[in-house]
Order: sequence, then C-alpha cells, then structure tokens
Amino acid sequence: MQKNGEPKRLEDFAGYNLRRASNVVLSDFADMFAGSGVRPTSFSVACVIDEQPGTTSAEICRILGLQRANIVALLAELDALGTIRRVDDENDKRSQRLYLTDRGEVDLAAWRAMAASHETRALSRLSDDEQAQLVDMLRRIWRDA
Amino acid sequence: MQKNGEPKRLEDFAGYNLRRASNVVLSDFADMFAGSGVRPTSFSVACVIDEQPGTTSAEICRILGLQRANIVALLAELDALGTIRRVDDENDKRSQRLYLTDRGEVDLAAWRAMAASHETRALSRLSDDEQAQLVDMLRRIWRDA
DNA sequence: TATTGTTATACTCTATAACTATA
DNA sequence: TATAGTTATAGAGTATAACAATA
Repeated sequence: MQKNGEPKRLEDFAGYNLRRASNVVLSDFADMFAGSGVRPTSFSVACVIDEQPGTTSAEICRILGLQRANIVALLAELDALGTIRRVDDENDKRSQRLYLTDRGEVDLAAWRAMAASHETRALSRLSDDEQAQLVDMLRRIWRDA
Repeated sequence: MQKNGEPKRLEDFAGYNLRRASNVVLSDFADMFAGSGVRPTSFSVACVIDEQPGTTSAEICRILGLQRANIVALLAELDALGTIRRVDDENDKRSQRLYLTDRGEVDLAAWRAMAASHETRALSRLSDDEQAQLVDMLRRIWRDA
C-alpha cells in the first residue's frame, strides 16, 4: 500500500497497472480470436452496428473514440467477412447506413459468446461484484476525460 | 448494468473499458511529459533502477514484462538524458549493472511528482479508496495471468 | 464552411528472429 | 546449452493531413 508523504512506488501507480492489465486482457482476446479475422476494435464496431442498426461510420467513430481514417480498414474487414452491409443514405449522399447481415448477426452472437468466455478467463481472479465495480470505475475514467 | 441471460453489451465488457481507460490515461501521461523525452515505459524502467540499484536490463524486462529487444532504446534514451549509468559486471561479463546518476535521482523525483500529478488529474472521478481498489484489482488481473 | 468517407503516412508499442559474447 | 545485450524487422494501434463529394 501507499503511505502518506512517501513517493509512490511504480507498482502503486494506477496508470502502470492499467497498461499491464489492458495488455494482458488484449493478449488473451487475441488468443481467443486467433484466425477469426476479428480484432478487438472490429468486434467493437460490429457491436455498435448491432446495437444501433443504420448508424454511420462517423457516428461509430464518435461513440468508440476512433479516428475516421482508422475505421475504414475495420469496415472493409467486416465487409469481407460478410458481417455487415452498407446502404447508401438517400437523404445524405455522403453517408452509408451500416447494418449486420443475417450471417453477421449469427457471427456476432458467436463472437459475443467468445468474448464473454475470454473475459471470464481474464478476470477469473475478481468476483462478480468486483468485476462490476471495475467496469464502473474504468468507465468513469475514460468518459468525459 | 448487465442482466442475467442477456448478451453482454459492449459497454459492459471489462476489456473494452480497460482499453479505453488505458488509452485516456496514457494520453494524459503523454501530455504531461511532452517534450521531456520520457515515455511511460522509460519512466517505469527508471523507477525499477531506482528501486533496485545495480539491476540488469534482463531483470528489468522480467519485472516489467518487456522484451529484451525493446529495452535497448529505452536505456539508450535514459543514458542520453544523463539519468542512468551502466557499469560492466566484473563477475559476469555479459551483464551491465544499472544505476541512476546523481542527476538521474533528481530527475526521477521530478518525474514521479509529475506522474502523481497526472494520475490525480486522470483519476479525479475516483475517491482515494476507489483508486486503491482499482489498483488492487488491476494488479490481480495482470499478475500471474 | 462543415461533414463523410477515404488515402497516404507516420509514430508508438509490442513481438520475433538471429547474432555475439559470455556463462 | 543457456543467458545478456543487441540489431533488424514486422505487426498492431493510433494520429494527422489532405482530398473529393456532398451538405
């Protein structure tokens, strides 16, 4: 534990532990999804399209904190997997409305199950209550940061 | 909150929130240390050398989870900043013992204060108790993962 | 002027392979 | 054989600048 007045040790810095935990969990995600062509961020993008059918890439970027330039490859990957389809917007010809395909809905359900299994493994040292507390605290850190 | 039996929403995944929180905190660290030539990982390396004077680069890699190849540039940077010095090991001519210079001790004290200030800002939405809980949970996630 | 989707590009972080000197 | 330090290299993730089409 950290004592008053003393300089903080490295292992007591939240940022250090955040980075190491994030790297471990990302690595476990990569193991679980190896060979599937799905990355953490493309999984996130598919989730947003599922939760907000007809959304646009610009809107997804705002929700997920991505740069518009970086979502292009992610959408191309999901497109190549047959997960999503793009429909030109009639009212705003700059935009494409994004939807899951029938196959995409099946795939995403499987991916969600894989992600849930991965999290069970990665967070096995935390109780359910602790996991909920953790998510709540992390959310407060990055939201409106 | 997550209800039983329902598929988890993206925002309820710990991994997603971990990654976003880590990115926000890393970004705030980068802002705080902009122009200093200090990166999160080189700060970590300097901390380990301070806490374990005479340690080697291989040992630091084991402690911090770095690849041996990746610490070379970090040590070169700390060397160029005048923060550390390397002493050839008499008993094992493969190894270099690492120490902070006098200037390095002064610099690191300042960096620790900057990092503490950065964390206060990044974690301002969490109470002191919550911050301690967060660090404890993150540590359990990445240790022995 | 501002926004959408896009290309090109660059920088950081992390990973692997291979080399040498030494143990 | 194994380890320490190192080089080269490659892959992700993320960032900025700029463009054409459209609003």
